[in-house]
Amino acid sequence: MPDAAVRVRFAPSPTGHLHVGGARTALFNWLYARHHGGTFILRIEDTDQSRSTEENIEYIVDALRWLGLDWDEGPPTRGFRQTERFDIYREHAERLVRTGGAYYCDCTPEMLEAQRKAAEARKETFRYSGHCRDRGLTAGALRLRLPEMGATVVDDMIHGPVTFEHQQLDDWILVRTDGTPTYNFCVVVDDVTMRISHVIRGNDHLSNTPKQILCYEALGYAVPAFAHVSMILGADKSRLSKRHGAASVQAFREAGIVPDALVNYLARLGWSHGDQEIFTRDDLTRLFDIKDVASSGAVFDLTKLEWLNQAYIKAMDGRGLAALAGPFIARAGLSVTFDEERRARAVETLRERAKTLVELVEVGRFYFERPASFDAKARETFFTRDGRQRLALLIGELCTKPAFEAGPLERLYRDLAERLGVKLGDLAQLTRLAVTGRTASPPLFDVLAILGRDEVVARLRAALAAIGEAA
RNA sequence: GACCCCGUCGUCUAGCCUGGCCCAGGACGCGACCCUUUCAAGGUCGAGAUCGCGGGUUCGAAUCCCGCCGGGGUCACCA
Repeated sequence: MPDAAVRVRFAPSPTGHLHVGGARTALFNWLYARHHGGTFILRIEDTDQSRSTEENIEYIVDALRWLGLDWDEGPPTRGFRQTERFDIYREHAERLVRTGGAYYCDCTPEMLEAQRKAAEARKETFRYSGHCRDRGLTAGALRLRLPEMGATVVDDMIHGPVTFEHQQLDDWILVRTDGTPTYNFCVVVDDVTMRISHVIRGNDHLSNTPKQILCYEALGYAVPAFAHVSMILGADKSRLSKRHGAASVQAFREAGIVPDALVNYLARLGWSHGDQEIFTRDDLTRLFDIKDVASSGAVFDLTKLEWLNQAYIKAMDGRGLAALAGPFIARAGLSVTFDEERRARAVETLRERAKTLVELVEVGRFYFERPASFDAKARETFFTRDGRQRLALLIGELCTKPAFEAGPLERLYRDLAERLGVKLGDLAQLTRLAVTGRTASPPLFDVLAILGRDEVVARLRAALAAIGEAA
């Protein structure tokens, strides 16, 4: 049921790359918007100009695009970066001064710090005393005047009603003495002016929410609905951070995770739908409901992500997968001489053997270059005098046998094994070692067919020469 | 410290609202076996949670009530 009134936003601050926690918050917002036929907005919270960089904005935008989370409003359109909105904040601040919802305070940071220390010494929580509340000042820092009594209830879509006593809160600063607005004030003004209907964000903002709600009310605006999503945790159950290893979307991208797998994993982290594990984007937008998101934190499990990633890789068609693998092949310093069709076939033999695209290239390395060496242990068992004879025999057979396709090749090998009175494995492993340099590879006859007669024979000759050297 | 959130297999979770079908189901991972020219993939089976702890309420509690404990988050003229 489309609900055009649904307007949600993802509001990262560009002080670093996009983290998986942020990516999940973005995803939940996006899913909520798409499920309801609403609007998804991207807003850049760059009020902290010392820590925000253009480069980080690029990274975040890039990561969101890669994940396929498209926004309906936001950059590059102007007006979606906080640094472009100072006039709007000033306007709202002035309005609060006029209505008496806020007042100026000239307490110096030194004074406040002293009070904070004193409170700490008395083992109390520091709260601003309200010293300047009724002094009628016309300059200084601007503070929001909170009601002293009563409580504010955050009616959270995930947690249910959460009550905060006003006595726990204090008159917080909206605008600093130097005239710059604070983060919490910007957020309220932005959400109000962008007509955000549902604020879906990280759990770490839950404690700030009552302060913000009081600001909405002072401004005379309707309060949006809130949903506070739990945090993603590291193995030690503390909030996931760089400390726990690379956790940026960019890092997973470079590790060869495909976007659909990451989206699927992130969605399932804290959300579920019966016993289903794999969800297409259509499934997700159709089934996702913010109310079904778990309220407890979730540990990030790379192993499960990799399992999902393999499931996606496995389900992909050869051409599509080859295209995705392209950059990873290049990055490994390899080049492809195959035509597109053979490249697709090669990748198809690899796809159930790799958890990531990086692994896919590693496992299929032999397709792109001749083995630089042969597995030392296997060499001892296969590159023997018998091995030399068998290789010579195989070269002869492979040169004359007309059809170089998997079926006929297998028949050739089985016949030859029978003739020699050896097991198929003896011949197959010998060939595998000679052609790939390893003891493990995709099905041998597929590999031979894809490589082609000339290449296979050349590699067998090279192996024969290697045995010669050893003997 | 104060306030707030959270607490079911190692991990992600189902079940909790509307007590009994749950001596707790699925998935990842782990073990075994099957398949097999290797490695995977796939299939079958298995180990693994006294539902954070302690009290209640009830014929009956993972599910309702109370207390505690543990973990996390927030408390800036940071975002």
